[in-house]
Amino acid sequence: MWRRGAAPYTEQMPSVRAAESTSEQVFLTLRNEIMQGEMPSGSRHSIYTLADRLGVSRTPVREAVLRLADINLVTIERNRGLVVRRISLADMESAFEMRFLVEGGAVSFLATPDARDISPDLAPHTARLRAALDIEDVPTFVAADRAWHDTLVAVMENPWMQSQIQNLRFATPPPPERVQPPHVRLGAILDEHAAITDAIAAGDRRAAVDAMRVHLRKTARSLVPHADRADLSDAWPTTLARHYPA
Amino acid sequence: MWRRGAAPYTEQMPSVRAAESTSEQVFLTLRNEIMQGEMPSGSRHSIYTLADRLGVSRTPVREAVLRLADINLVTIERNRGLVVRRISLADMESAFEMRFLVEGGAVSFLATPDARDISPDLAPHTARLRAALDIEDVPTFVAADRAWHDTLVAVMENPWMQSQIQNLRFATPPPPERVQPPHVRLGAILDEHAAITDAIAAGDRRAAVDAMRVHLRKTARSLVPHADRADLSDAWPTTLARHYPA
DNA sequence: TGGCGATAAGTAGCATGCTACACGGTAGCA
DNA sequence: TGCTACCGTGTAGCATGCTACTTATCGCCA
Repeated sequence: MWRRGAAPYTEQMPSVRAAESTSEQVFLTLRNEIMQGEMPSGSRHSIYTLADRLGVSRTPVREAVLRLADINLVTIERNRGLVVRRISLADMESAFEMRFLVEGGAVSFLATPDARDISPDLAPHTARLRAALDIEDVPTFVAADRAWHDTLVAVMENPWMQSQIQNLRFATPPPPERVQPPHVRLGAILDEHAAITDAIAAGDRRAAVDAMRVHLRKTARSLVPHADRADLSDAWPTTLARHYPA
Repeated sequence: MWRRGAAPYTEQMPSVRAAESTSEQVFLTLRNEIMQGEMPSGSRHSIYTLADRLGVSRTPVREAVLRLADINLVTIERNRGLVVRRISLADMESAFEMRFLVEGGAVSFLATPDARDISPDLAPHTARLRAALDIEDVPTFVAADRAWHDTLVAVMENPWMQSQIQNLRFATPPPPERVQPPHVRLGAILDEHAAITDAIAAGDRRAAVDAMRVHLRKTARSLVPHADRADLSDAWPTTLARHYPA
């Protein structure tokens, strides 16, 4: 918790826990490996094998695994090892619902005349997004998008919101490296961001929250693997579809 | 994380971590001691002394302390021990802002015709609140109030919301045992709850969110020690005061 | 052939040994 | 008297020993 700052998926995240500690390094390594699919969903592991593979003792590995269990990335089975948790559609719906509550709350608060102007904070990330879109550099675009959202939450200066957003990022699958064709979804993202910031600038809370809801809903749908799309109802994620800007 | 169910402050909270594990027991014990003031804000401790006092080895104590640091109840200083964190007005404001986002989101979602009727879920807790008010049993009232809020969030069936609410509960000081006079604030709480549930039943999202905001704002102010009230502006908590139901 | 019990391997969880480091106090010197 | 260097105490963090338990495998018996 209490991590700050924006970084691409594979970067490290600061923490009150000493960044140089073995335990923290192992936590970050394992979390990335899970996100990158190097430790696939459903695969079994043990503290022993992980410690051996990473070249450290069991203690820091155990501490890292306990944290992974806390953020629901793995499940620990006593005397049986640990299993990388599968991400169900319901999990994704829960995560995006929570993201909507946090980020929707942020834009709702920011869309008032007496709130600080966040344009200067977001400008560099928007520029980076545009540049990445031009050359269809998906990884850079994804990193900049993450920074954009992190910044939006960061201006609220609420550590609970920030840490929750960080944890939620790892509760959904990473965006695919290769989008076909990239500029379609990527361009749409820029438009959706613009709708959010325009509504904030106009001081229209309802429009800002609604724009955020639309953005998150489309993002959620884009993260569901194509193979599963057939099972996806038009209303999914259902709760997000129902969450009107209050 | 992923804890469920309602319980009074001093009760234990289920967890995916085996409830019978030493580590979990130590975590719950220390958390309660911090909440009860037996480990005062600012006090220093060490893994050694805590392990000795609790009659267990250092390992489970260390794991528990790391979790306490994760939910911001203590800060760990390398080679120096751990310090029980002081709760500032800003901390309380952050915590209640987050509570508003989660619980406000819950009532907003529930205040729709197609959402399930939550009256049956809340009824027993409301009855318990009334009974406790009649005999001015503050501890029972507090426990029932907690159960009421937990139930409200639980019907959303979103583990992120539930775990966040549980953590937030320990980020603010516990309500004082002796309220003077009890029936004033306690009676007001019942009225505020009724305003929330009435708005939900009427399907009025805006009114429901606003009622929740008012309730949380008054609760936040009631938890600030009387000694500090003089420093409290009328608008505190500021962000909550500005968070209109969009 | 089918079922069942003993056994061995593998695991999480707890206890404890070990190391580097932060800090306070004190002695020695200017 | 004031300052500095050193040293002892206490600490977090990592490594490793140990135990109880789960599970799979294999051999034995009906």
